[in-house]
Amino acid sequence: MSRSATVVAIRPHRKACGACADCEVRRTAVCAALEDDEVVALERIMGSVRLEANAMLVEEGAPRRRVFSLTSGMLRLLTALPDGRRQITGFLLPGDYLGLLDEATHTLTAEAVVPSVLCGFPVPQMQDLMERYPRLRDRLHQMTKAALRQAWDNQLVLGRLAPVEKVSSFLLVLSARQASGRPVSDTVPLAMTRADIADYLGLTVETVSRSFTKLRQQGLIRLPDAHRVEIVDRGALAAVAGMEPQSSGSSTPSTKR
Amino acid sequence: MSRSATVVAIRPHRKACGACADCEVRRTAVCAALEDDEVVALERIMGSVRLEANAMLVEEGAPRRRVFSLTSGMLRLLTALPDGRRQITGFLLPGDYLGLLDEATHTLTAEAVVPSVLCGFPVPQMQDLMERYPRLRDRLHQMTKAALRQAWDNQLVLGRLAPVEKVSSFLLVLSARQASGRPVSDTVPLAMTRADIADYLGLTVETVSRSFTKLRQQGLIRLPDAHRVEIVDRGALAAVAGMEPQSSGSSTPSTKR
DNA sequence: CGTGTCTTTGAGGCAACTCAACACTCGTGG
DNA sequence: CCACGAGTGTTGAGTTGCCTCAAAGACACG
Repeated sequence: MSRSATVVAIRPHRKACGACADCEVRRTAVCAALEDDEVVALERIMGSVRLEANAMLVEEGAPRRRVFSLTSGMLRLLTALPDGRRQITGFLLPGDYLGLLDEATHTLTAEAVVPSVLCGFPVPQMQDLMERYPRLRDRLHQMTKAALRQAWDNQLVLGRLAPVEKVSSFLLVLSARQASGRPVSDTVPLAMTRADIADYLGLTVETVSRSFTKLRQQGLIRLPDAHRVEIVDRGALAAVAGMEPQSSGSSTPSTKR
Repeated sequence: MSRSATVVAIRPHRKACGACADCEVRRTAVCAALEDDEVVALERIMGSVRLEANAMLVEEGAPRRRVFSLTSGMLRLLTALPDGRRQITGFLLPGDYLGLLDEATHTLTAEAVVPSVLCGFPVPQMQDLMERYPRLRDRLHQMTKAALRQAWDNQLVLGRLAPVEKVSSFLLVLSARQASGRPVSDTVPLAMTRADIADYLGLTVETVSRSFTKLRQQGLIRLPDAHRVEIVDRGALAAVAGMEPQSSGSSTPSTKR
C-alpha cells in the first residue's frame, strides 16, 4: 500500500525561496486581495508546507488549526464512508484555498495528488488579519461562492449524467481550470489516477477507463499516455457532456428522458 | 401539465400583515444579523412575494435583479439539461436565502414546492445595506458557507450511496433541517413529490418509491400517507444512511467495497 | 530485471432503469 | 351526489448498463 504517508515538514518560512512578491499564484490566491506592502503581514504568520505524493495534509474531523493556500501541485478533498467507499469532493489547484468553512474541525480529508507546496496560516492570526484587512475577508467570501458554484455543478454531474458524459464534463472543466487565465490548451494533463477520477465522478475505475476508450474511439480525444488527454473535438465533447442539445451523430449516451 | 404558473404579485410591502418584528424567521434568516432598529432599513427596500405551488420564481440564466428570503413554504432549486433531465440542487426552507452567488444571472431555477411567501430585495440596494451593516454581509458569508457544506454532503450522497441509503439520508437531513431549533420530531412532513425527491437524489420515481417501501417493510419508518413519514428507528436509519458502521442485521444495501 | 501499482479489457451478474398497469387523491363539472 | 379525468404513487415484469470479478498489459521504481 503506497497510500498514507502522513504529516509533514512545517518550516517557519524564512525568506528562503523568494517571498510572496514573486509567487506563482500571487495574483490568483487569497493574497491577491492584498497590496504588495500588505502581504508582508500575511508572510509573517505564514508557514511553508511540502507534501509528497499521497501524503495526507488534514484528516476529516481533525481540529482545524491552520488554513492553507496551495501554491503548486494538486490536492484531493474527500470524505470516506466507514466501509471504505470514497467520494472526492473536489481537486485543489494552485491558487485554491483550503479551509473555507470556519468550523472547529476539518470537514474533508485533504491529500496530495502529486508533490505539492502550500502556505499555512494559523487560524487565530488569520482571523486577526481578516479584521485588519476587510478585503482579505471579502476575497475568502468570493472564493467560498466560487466553491459553492462548483459544488452545485458537481451535483448535476453526479446525479444526472451518464458515465461518458461525466468524463467529458470532467475533462472540459479540468481543462478550463488548469488554463486559468492563459488560453486554454487542448492538451490536458491528468495528475490524478483513474481511481481518483472514479471517486470524484461516482463511478468505478473500470467504467472510467471504458469511458476514456469510448471517447477515444469516437475521435473526440486522444490519449498519448494514461495521464495526458488531447481534446480533439471540443464542441462534440461539450455536446456529450450534456451542455448543448446538438443532436448530431448516433451517439447514445444512456439515461435520458 | 400543472407545472409552470410563472411570476407573481409583487407588492411594495406596506405595514399590512405585521412587520419584520414579529416575523416567523426573524431570528433565523438574513435579517437575524440586524438589530430591531436596523431592520427597518431592510424593511424599507423590501417587497413581498407570494407564490402558488409550482410557480417559478426565477429561471436559470435570468438576470439577477433581486434576492430573496423565504419566510414560509418551500422552494426547489434546480438545473435542467436540454433533454429534460433535472437535478434538484437543494430545497429552501423558511429562513433560507436565495441569491447567495452574486453573479449577473441566476445560476439555478427556483420554483415553489408549496404555496410560499418571500421577502424580495433589489440587488443594488441590498449591496448598499451590506456596506452600511457589515454584519449583514457577514451573515450572508456564513449562509454561503452553510450552503457549501450542504453541497459537499450532497456530493457524497449522490456519488456513493445506494438508493435506500440515499433516501434514508434524505429523511434524516430533512428531519433535522425542518426541526431547526425545536426538538426533532419523528414525524417528517414531505412537501415535495416523489419526482422531486428522485431528481434531488439522482434516482427515478419508481426507485424512490421502492426505497420507501423497503424502509417501511424493515420497520425503520412508517408511511401514514405519501407525504408524511414517521421515523421509527432513527439509529437504524442512520446506519442504513451509511453514517455508522453498525454491522447489524442482514440488510444488504448494495454497492460497497 | 523483478515487483508492485496502475490501466485496460473481457465475461457475467445484478440492480436500477424502462415500460406498463393499477390504485389513490382531489378537483371539476355533469 | 356521483362520474370523470388529471396528477400522483405504488407495484410488477423485462431489459440495459454499470459494477464485480478476473486477468493481462503497461509502466515506474528499486
